[in-house]
Amino acid sequence: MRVRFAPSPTGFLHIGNARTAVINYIVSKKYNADLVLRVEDTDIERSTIESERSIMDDLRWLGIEWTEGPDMGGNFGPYRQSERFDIYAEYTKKLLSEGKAYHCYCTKEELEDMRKDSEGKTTSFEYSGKCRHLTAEQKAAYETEGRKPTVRFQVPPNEKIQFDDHLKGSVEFDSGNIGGDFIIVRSDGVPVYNYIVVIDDALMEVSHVVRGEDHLSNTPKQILIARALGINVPEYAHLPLIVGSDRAKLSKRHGITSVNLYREEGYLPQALVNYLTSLGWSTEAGSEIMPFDEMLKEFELDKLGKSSAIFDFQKLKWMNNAYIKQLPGNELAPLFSPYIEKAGYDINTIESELLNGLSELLKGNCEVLSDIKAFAGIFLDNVCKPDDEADAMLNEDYAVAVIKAASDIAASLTPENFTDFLEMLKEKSGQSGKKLFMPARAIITGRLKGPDLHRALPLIGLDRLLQRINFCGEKYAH
RNA sequence: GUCCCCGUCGUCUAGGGGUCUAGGACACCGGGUUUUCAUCCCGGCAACAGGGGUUCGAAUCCCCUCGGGGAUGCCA
Repeated sequence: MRVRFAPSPTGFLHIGNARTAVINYIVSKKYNADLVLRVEDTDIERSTIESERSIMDDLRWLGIEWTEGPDMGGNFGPYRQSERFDIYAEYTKKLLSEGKAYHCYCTKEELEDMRKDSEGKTTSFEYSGKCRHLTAEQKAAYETEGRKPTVRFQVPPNEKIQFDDHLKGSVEFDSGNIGGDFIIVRSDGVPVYNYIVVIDDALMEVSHVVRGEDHLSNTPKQILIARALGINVPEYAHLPLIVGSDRAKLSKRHGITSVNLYREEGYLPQALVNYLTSLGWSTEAGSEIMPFDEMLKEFELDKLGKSSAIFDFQKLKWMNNAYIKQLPGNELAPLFSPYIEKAGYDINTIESELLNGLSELLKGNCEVLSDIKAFAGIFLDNVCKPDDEADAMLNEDYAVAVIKAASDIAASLTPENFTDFLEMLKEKSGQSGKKLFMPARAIITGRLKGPDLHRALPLIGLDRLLQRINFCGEKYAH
């Protein structure tokens, strides 16, 4: 069994493609299949080597490993379509000589006109087959005009195209309504996706094509080409699309869609993979958080759902937080570090004990790693200036007693007893519960939300604690 | 328009003729634990798109309607 993932390097790895890649990877692991990475870079204007690199980078970040690809070679290379033009040319020659394809001299403008309906609106159309039977003279005339022909595949009439999709079941098309003869080689000589995908999958001996549902309508064209060429037709599994909240294909207006942005925001790859896999699939037990190994055990290609799924950012966040919480502080520390740096702290000056400790304490408050930016100051700043919420609260009557009490206690605080600060504060202020803790939280951390105060105190240290008490004592003295 | 795919709580899903007064998770709303926000625990809200069949019995099988999506490119 051999599967493939075939991105086109025209931008960052999209979340929908990432899902396709993940499923292919799972399939390859589950069924011990080869995973071919093929770069579909025939859109010369939009393809870039930078995109190719960043896509591979994102795939690796997700933990996806392929067994053949442009970066590592393999027995079925080359793995960039732009390096396989000679191969395609052979097949085109064959199709042309057998009368299964023909040169078409219609220009883009002419085709555009044909596409316009009686009301002048641009609609879809079926190519008339105008250039199917040009004489040598007609061709020569076009050539002297300077026209460069495209190559069209001649669609055989009245042919049933049926295949058993692993997800959709039996799907049937009629060659009469797939849009007529379609272009397989552009006028500049570059072949087109629908054409070469068939050749590559056959030559690379791909046994199972697992791809997005948006390709389902292309499949009959591809099968027709395979038949004409006498090459192998793979098995298919068309994955339902991931869509936005309006059920349209996921795009930028729905939120962030490129994987690198998820990485930057601090999503864990395991969480993203878990979430992506859970769209359209679940186990009998209904487990949500599933380690990859367990996912592999339970996974079955044919058991994936058939309907498209809305990408739920909220649930992804919840899941990401669950993954963050699973990690101990010392493993989290290096993950949090880049974000702490971004918040303006020099990571090298922070003792590892403090770093590990704050990571452990703060993990419950972070849905994404970058959330640490809002909390790191609790442990790293000398003074935590109360934010608006905290400020408003500290102006409440009940807060005054706590601020006062804190100032009174300050002088008696020692390195030995300062971790009992909250108990002392309770006694001195005569307050408890919310009315004790919320002002205390505001004084100590400058905000109303955050880690457990008892556990935070030892990490904050006596020195910082005193500075914060003094700051609030002065600020709210009135 | 045409062809193709899809249709269970707001969302992701379980279910594949009787065990379904339809289960779980996210979100939301209550309550509890925590001398504190959060966490955590408990509870609640909430769905078989509609209509016809088939059957003793339909969320489940069939048909139609409606709804959504995809394709219809010298993009992939």
